[in-house]
Amino acid sequence: MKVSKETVEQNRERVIATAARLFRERGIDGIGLVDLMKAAGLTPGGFYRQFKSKDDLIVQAVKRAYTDMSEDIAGRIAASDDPLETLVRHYVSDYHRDDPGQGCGLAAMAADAARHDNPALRECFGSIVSNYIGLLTKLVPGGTAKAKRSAAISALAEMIGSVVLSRVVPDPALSGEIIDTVSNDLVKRHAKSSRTA
Amino acid sequence: MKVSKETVEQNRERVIATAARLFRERGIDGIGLVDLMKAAGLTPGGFYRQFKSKDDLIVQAVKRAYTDMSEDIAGRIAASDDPLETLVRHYVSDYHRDDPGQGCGLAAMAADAARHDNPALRECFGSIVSNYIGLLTKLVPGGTAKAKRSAAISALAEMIGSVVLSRVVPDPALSGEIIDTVSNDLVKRHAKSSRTA
DNA sequence: CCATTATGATTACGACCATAATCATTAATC
DNA sequence: GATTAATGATTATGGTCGTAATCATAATGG
Repeated sequence: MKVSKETVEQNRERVIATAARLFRERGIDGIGLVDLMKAAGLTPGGFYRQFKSKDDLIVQAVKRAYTDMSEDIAGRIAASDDPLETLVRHYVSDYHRDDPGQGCGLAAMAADAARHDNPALRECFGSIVSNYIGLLTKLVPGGTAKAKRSAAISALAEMIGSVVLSRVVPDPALSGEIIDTVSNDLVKRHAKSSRTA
Repeated sequence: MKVSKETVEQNRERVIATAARLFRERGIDGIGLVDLMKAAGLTPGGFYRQFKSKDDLIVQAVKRAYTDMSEDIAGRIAASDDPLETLVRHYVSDYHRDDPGQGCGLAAMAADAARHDNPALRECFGSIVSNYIGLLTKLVPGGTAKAKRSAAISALAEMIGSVVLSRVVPDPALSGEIIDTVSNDLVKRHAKSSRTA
């Protein structure tokens, strides 16, 4: 059943994209290779021809999830006159809460990944965290470089924590309150011109 | 192999305590009933005599994890003259980061639980989040009740996010920076007498 | 145009999963 | 002290897991 080179590449892309979505939706260990390949429109047959192991795919899927999210954010930021508010409102939102499969890999998979001892995977998450901190450091207003980095780290933690919390809380009112409170709090605290609300 | 009533209760307690630890360490789906019972010093035989299902045990273990953590915190707070700082320094710490098995169930299991459709489990996490918010609302200084609740929600999100992030980052320097930055930031922002650092 | 080679479908493996029935043992009860 | 009832050890079941070998197919390289 040999297929053309471009088909091979398309299949490979589709498997990675599918994995990036399903790992975020169901957890890294929440989806098996058989179902994953099936969701990508293939049988599990050729998996180990394309990937060294499931751990190998996990790393590539995590990277893909990040680059997709990253490009989306970059686009929104470029088109905005208040990049930080744009980022916060996009990240800490009910849309993001309700669609983990297209959302941030940190909120969706960090707790899972922390339990994996795969060094490549952990290293990958390390870079992602660094990149997020770097992005936020650039967007956070005023102060010394050190103060900006601190504010960025705190903001990132608060953003991720709010999404994780909002996803586990079943009461829509409380879940929504968490989203609204944190997004408003972050926007206010880092307001463009440091007016005090 | 019938045993005395007190032995039964001891066994049951041990299973729940073991589950509360292992679910936090390995994830809710990261430990099977056979290994779990073995870790509790039993065989899987009598499991379904004591628990309706694994989901049933999960709920009880999550509750146990919370009450244990909650009592520990209550004790520390009662013995402190700055309860909020005590709580923050205890929660956002390298000890907590490195010992998820005895730590906060939200940081360890919320992402897992959000993917389970077990209503009892979700409801359980809902109450836990509410309780944490209630506790923090009492500890946060000054302002209106509404402002205090908002500050509490933001603080909880930041605390949980920081622990999740610090656990997944493999570089000890960055992981420690996250812990230090967030704990200092929270303590400063909610300083007892609202001095501006 | 033929030989080579890469692709993915099929099938299989051993391990583990949650769940459950069977059964020897012994505490509780009368 | 004999009967009853409950506990947990053993064993089984159907399913899924990651991994891998086998093999028909067809695109590629000469």
